[in-house]
Amino acid sequence: MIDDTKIKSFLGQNGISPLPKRVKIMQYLIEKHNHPTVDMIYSELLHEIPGLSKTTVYNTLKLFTSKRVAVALNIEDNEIRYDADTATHGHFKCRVCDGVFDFSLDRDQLPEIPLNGFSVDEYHYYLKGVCSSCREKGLG
Amino acid sequence: MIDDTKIKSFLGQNGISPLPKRVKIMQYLIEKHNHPTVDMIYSELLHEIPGLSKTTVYNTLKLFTSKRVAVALNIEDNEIRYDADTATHGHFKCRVCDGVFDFSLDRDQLPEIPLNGFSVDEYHYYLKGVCSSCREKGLG
DNA sequence: TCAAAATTTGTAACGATTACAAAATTATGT
DNA sequence: ACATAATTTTGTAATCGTTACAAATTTTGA
Ligand SMILES: [Mn+2]
Ligand SMILES: [Mn+2]
Ligand SMILES: [Zn+2]
Ligand SMILES: [Zn+2]
Repeated sequence: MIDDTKIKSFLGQNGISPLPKRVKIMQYLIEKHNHPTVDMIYSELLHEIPGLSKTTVYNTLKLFTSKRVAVALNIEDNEIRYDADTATHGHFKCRVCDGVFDFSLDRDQLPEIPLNGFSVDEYHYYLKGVCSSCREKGLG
Repeated sequence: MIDDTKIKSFLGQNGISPLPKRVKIMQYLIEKHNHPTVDMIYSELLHEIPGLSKTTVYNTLKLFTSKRVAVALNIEDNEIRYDADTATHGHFKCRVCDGVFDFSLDRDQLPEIPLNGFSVDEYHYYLKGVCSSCREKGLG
């Protein structure tokens, strides 16, 4: 369980007024760090925040990504997943259980772009396959 | 301009009956290699193939990706782009002109996943930023 | 040539996201 | 604390890309 106060000041420092629902959503992203979709956030927080609107979740995530306190992952075509870890790291999506796993990765492990004059502000590296747990079960 | 016959035999070799519209769509992907969306393919080929249905473009691309003669790119959340180059290579998406650029990349330049027991079957590496041409124009 | 199989088409359905205006909440100045 | 202005949230409708589906067309191959 993370301290509310930490999240509030973190949001404030990033130009986001730390309204209660925003704090809860950021807290959810940080604590679960499960790369949730909007629907996952909405349906799970609905218990904790009765009357929460899905539009608010959309608005908040749009705000978070524009302020760079969260990153949108486009691994699959039919869903956007969100991550409060904005440092460069790799992702693995299991095509059996649909889980998204993090793995550590330094920026300098990734190849530089061999094109002159291009400025890069986002690096995305993700893999698809079958995770160890699903393989042990004989799936995939 | 690529020879029809080459494309027909290529499709045939990959278990795809080389029907005229499929040949045209594959030819479009190969010749333009512009990572088009379904809409781009549809609206541009409509001139050449009157009466073409967008559903056919969807069906054909689904077939192509399932037979692994094309790859779907999920760089942006609201559009799928298609690539007839199925070899491992990197992509750069310019957030000013929306262009998608290729860059070469060997599989062994990409970091291995530091997780035990995971089996990987797809590698995706893409960057976002501003391309040289847009930077020269002072944009971004 | 002819019937069976596969493909294409057009339309409707679907699901995720966005637009928008009214209601509620929060911030500001007194 | 109060009034007021600004911001945020809500609920619904609209939008957009994609998929489902059945009828029409084309292809296959005996
Ligand atoms: Mn992550
Ligand atoms: Mn490419
Ligand atoms: Zn798994
Ligand atoms: Zn550009």
